[in-house]
Amino acid sequence: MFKISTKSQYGLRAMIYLANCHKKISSLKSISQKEGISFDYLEKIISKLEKAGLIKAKKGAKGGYFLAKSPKKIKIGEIIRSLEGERGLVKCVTKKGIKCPLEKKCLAKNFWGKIQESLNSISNSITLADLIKK
Amino acid sequence: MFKISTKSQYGLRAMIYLANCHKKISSLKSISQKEGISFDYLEKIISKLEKAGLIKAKKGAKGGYFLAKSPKKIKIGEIIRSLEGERGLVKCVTKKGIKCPLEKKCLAKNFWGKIQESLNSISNSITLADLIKK
DNA sequence: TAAAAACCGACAATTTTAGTCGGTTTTATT
DNA sequence: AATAAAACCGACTAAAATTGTCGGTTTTTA
Repeated sequence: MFKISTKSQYGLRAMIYLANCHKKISSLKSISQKEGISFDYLEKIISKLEKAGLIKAKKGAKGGYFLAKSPKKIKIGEIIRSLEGERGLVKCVTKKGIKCPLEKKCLAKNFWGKIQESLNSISNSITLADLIKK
Repeated sequence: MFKISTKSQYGLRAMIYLANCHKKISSLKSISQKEGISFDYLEKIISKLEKAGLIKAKKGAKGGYFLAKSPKKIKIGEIIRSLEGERGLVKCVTKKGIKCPLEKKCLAKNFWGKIQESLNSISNSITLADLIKK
């Protein structure tokens, strides 16, 4: 019905993995092996998380990744956004040439808006820390 | 960040259109023109809605589509499900061969579960009637 | 009997997702 | 200084899903 990409799923799992490591540095290899995620693909995901400032890297032998800040300070929404981009749930779709006649008061849009709000609200109120404490 | 397919967007708009017609029969052509949606594509969407029992058709000249029941009785969730299928938000993804070591207590899964619940709850509590009354 | 409509299945184009690969740079260790 | 382990990077490819298109068949009204 609704669907979330493996990119986000992998990304969240990697973040949880790092959060459970308490600052200890982890190589991509170890994460990918423990989580059963393709090394090469995970690399691209991790790279986005890094660029978003959620994790940091140390290069060279014995290098690896670690969280850039405390799990308490990392909202799940940030993680997803950094992977999927900012695009909203819907962008109005109409055959080009035809302007949506309703535009300002589109009833469908109202509904999607509610869904969007709820998703934002949940994912911005839950932090990594919330997920790892039982 | 999250995304909804145009299929669902078109489908919802078509349903709203029909709901606003109060039982009056509408041809596919008229819906597609008024909403600016490709005739051929809309046909496939409408067909799913029909098979799901949400709308009914009358064949032949002067034929067309109309809601199978009162807008009050049609949940938005039903509409979306009939178009997108029942598949959940996530299915556990792991390289095959590797069983997810956590399975029962996967922390990521907990989160997706919450999101899923919220989506279900919203879309099953709002009806077509709610959308069209202002 | 002609036209308007729903109905149906096969196909095609486009986009997105998921993944691979080959290399470069950096750093710790020997 | 040399080697190996790691991050880093961009180009490419493969597969899947989405978004359509098309040609025909059936049904019904006028």
